[in-house]
Amino acid sequence: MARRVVRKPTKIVVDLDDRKATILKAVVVEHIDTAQPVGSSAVAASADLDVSSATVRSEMVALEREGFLAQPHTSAGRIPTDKGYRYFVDHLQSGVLGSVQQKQVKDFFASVRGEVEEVLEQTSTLLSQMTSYTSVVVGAGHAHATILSVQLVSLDARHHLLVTVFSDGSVIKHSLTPNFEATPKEVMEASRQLNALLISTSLESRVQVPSRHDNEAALVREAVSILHAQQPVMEGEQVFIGGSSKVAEVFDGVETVRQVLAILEQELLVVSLVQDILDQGLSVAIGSEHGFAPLSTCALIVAPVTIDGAPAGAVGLLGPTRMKYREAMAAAEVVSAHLSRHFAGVDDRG
Amino acid sequence: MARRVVRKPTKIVVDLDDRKATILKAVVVEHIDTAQPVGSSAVAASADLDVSSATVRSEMVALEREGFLAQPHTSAGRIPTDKGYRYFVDHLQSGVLGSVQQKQVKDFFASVRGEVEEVLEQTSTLLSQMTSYTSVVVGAGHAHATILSVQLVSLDARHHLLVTVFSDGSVIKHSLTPNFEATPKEVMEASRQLNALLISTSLESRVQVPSRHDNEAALVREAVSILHAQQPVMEGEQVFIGGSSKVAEVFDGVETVRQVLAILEQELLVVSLVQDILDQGLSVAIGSEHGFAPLSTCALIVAPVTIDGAPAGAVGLLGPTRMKYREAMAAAEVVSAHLSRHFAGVDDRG
DNA sequence: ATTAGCACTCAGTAGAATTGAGTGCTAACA
DNA sequence: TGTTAGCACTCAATTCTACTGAGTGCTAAT
Repeated sequence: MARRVVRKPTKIVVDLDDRKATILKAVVVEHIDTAQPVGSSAVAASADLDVSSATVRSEMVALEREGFLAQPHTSAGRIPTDKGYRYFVDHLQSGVLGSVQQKQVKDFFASVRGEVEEVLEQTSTLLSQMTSYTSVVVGAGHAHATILSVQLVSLDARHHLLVTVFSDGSVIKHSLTPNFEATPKEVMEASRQLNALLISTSLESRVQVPSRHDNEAALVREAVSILHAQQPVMEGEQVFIGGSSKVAEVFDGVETVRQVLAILEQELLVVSLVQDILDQGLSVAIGSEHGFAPLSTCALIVAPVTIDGAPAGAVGLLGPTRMKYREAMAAAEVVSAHLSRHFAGVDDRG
Repeated sequence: MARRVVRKPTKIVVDLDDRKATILKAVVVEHIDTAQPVGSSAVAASADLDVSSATVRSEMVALEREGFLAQPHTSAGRIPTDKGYRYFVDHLQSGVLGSVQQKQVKDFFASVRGEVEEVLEQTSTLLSQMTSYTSVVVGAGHAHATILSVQLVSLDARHHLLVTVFSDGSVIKHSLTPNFEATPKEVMEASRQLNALLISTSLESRVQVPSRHDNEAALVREAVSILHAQQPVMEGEQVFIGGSSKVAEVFDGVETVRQVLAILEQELLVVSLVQDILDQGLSVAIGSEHGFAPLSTCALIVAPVTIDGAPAGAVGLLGPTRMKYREAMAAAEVVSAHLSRHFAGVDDRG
């Protein structure tokens, strides 16, 4: 899966006068809450606006003309368009998590233990439970990590395992099945040579492989080529998706649910989507903004995870365009911050 | 997650006279096909039965009294009960896969490469695509496998990785974060001792740990305890679920979809469910047969995977009780057989 | 510029009537 | 005795109609 084209952020500076903005926000808030079209009188009733519904109506006509609102049919209220949501999100004062959730996150990170993968997986479950949306946690690949150790272990004369340990704490294995039989001694020797050759290199750097014709050299060559072969696939990017059942909760229409689930199944696609949004410098992609048609009824919130300033992955939340942006964004940010700190903390704890 | 209680197979020998059996089967087949209640005249029209609809009706009354059929309401046709499906499945002559699918499986296993995990994952996708049902592939844990190699790798003075290679080709890692600083030399020495201590043992066997008070001994003790600690969690059982989006295709009602998805999220639950069914010696659990209420509208087909006769996991298919049993069972069996052969083949290929 | 007032639109709802697939029962029949 | 044609009955689903009411757009008055 190739990384998708990076589009420049198409930040259109929109500005609405105060009253229009208030009305738009009221419509968005109400519609997020009720999932129904919002009428002018409901907006007029919205306290901080001292005008009649008629005035609201004429403003709404303008907002519709400008593309912020839409009408499902003539005699219905208005619903926000993607552009409407965008305005809303851009003008959202960043929310604060409820104290219960604050505590939930705190407790989680105070007690979570285990390998990185487990932490990420559980984080994904946490995020999903906190928000009632489907969560995505992406762990960065280890292309840049250096190799700490390479070991060749024999299963039998023709089947060996290449176990590589990286400086970021990840371990990957590869099967090595040469078309000749190797003695334990040859395997050990190859293992030794691989260590000498690869330690402190990264998967990106090329190394000089021995050109001799003996078995050790053959093993070494095969091992090195396997290791280097995996890079372009951006292997090692780990994805953890939590709460896919939430999809059935927050989207309506079985067909929509099916489509979204089908996309979540293609994990590489999800990763590139998240990356794409991050690359654009956005924290939310609404509706068609990510240019991916099947998800045009979705919004995707992302927050980067960094370790000591370096990008190390991301957390995301997937919901309908009428999702609770403030709460969800706050949750994503808090969790990604905790996650960043957690991993930084692992390295200099004690 | 504790393994669930093993219930004895409650095989009730049911026998129906020929005509009742034919009628029952006709109802099942038709209902699986149409998802609608089946009426007496539809059954009567079913070629291999030369009776009028009135006769069919009176037989249906009997079948309903005996619990094989049910009526959604007075003036509707009949639908099969779980018991009805059970009879149908028990009297199903084992189906053969269509030649297209035959080829699909063959091609897949001829070309599939890579690590066990990848093969299992892809198999799960294959099964799901072949059948349009959600698939479950369970890889057995490595509690019984013996240790081929143990290696302790330092990230820094206080953070080490314990990398263990098992005879079944699996590799697991554990973080080791002792509360003292260890020199590279001590780590290497501990690694050496661990090897001497653990090679050829399994996770089940206890070993004598050194009781000295130096750093190596402490590292060794911690490593051994971590390794042995993981067993009761039946860690290492891998689950791969493929085609969860199919849930939204084959079940009707968003709520049902949500429930099923929520269950699929709890992978350990799924594993124990599959194991439970296998332990009962069944190949299909229909409706409430598995005793798990939230899945009472589902049927779960399972087929064991064995390597050289020893159980090594299972494949499963989850669908509604009105699923296409013959095709799905055939697919599960063929795939599990291929999978068994594939892994056996890996060990003595060439 | 704002708003009260009003005619108009149209999805949604409720009720009534109708349809029709399907049943159970019974009486006649082989 | 088992089978079947016939018939009255049931009831979900469909169709139709009328109505409701939330909401709009427009206009004339403030």
